[in-house]
Amino acid sequence: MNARSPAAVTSLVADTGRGNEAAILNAALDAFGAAGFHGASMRDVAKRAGTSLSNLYNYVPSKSRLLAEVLRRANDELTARLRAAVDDAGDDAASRMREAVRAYVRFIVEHQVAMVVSTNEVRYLTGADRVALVAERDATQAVFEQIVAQGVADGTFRTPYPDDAARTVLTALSAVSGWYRADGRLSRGQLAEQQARYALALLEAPLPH
Amino acid sequence: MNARSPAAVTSLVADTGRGNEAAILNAALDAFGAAGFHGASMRDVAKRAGTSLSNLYNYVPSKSRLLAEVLRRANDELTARLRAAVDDAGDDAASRMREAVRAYVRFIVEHQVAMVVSTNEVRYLTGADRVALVAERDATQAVFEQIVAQGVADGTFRTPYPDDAARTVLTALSAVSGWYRADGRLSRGQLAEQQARYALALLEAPLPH
DNA sequence: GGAAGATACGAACGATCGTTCATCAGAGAA
DNA sequence: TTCTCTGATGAACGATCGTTCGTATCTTCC
Repeated sequence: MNARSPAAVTSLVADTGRGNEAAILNAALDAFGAAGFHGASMRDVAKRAGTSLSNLYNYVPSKSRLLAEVLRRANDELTARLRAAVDDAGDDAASRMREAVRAYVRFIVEHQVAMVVSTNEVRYLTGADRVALVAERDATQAVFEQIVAQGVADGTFRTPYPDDAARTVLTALSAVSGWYRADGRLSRGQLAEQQARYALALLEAPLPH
Repeated sequence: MNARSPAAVTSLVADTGRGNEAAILNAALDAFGAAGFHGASMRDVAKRAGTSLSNLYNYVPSKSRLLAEVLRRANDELTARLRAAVDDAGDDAASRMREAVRAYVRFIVEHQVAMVVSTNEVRYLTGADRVALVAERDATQAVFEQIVAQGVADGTFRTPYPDDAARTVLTALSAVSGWYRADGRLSRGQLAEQQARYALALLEAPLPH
């Protein structure tokens, strides 16, 4: 398997040991990704999951809770990968940022639909589900914010606008899920390198020429 | 009016001289922006426009054509502003990029909802409407691509990844519509300066310290 | 064997959807 | 005045929506 072979694109939700639960959650991701939250019907989800409409309600109390559940799982997986990548990186801000970006790109490549849904359908969450996911998302963003803060403190990042830099890097990264294609011009590794360079450049870190 | 006063937020569609046409198109923008294309109903649009449901169909043949029409008008306005800004700028790539970013930010500030709808609902266009808008959007992107190409050619922009740079700058810019608030920390001018600096830094242009 | 719980299904509910229709008021040309 | 065109309306159509219900089939444990 060389750098251009497709990554192992697995389903976001592995078997949960409970009937059709994993199939239903993964089907919901696909359906919401293909048609959007309001554009996809519970009947669509059931069809993709290979089960009946009414059976969905043995696992999820409502359509909006179904969205909340898949978004929570996607963000959990992303955050776990980011933390692991940052922990495994060196101590300096630049290499931490580089590894965080690489982990983010890997997640997009392997779970593109999950990232598309996360990016586009969060706005349809309401009430407690929205509050909970916004909090989780803030925690994800905090990973990047801490790296930026570290780099700014030690002089590695010289951007005069550090306050919004982490968010800007994150939005550019999440947007990759909107245009990435497995057969695109860049390999996965090249894509990760590109995005890391964009991020470090935006932060005004020293870069090799 | 100082830099922190709210910009003149006018409706995207001025009076067209045809009955309730402008009110309907602007109402559609608001409705799609608030609930998304599939989440907003034609009854919502009619209510916002202050007219009856059936009257919408005297102006637009279908809901999807209504979306196409407002997206087209939004993109037309944005492209016109970008071209004018670039034409008024100096001849060097850096100042052209700076002015293009400033014009983009101004458009977001004055027509935030239009930008939100443009960013989030394009995917629901189908058939010829989709083809037409993608072509218009490519033309908009080409404005930035030409600036990047010029800067790379004359050595102003030293990014090793120029091919995707314009798109990355554009996605970061359009994402501003998702979080901009008129009462935010930065004034409009500061926001434009910030985004311009992010863009030039990402392109690895020389920056004042 | 039989009670209990988990998993599954088809049918149906009321609500809302996009769209169509018949009709009407008013303005302007003949 | 009469005809015509534009703009506007409420009622209704068939389709689809999210959700509920009654019931049937398994598995598990006593």
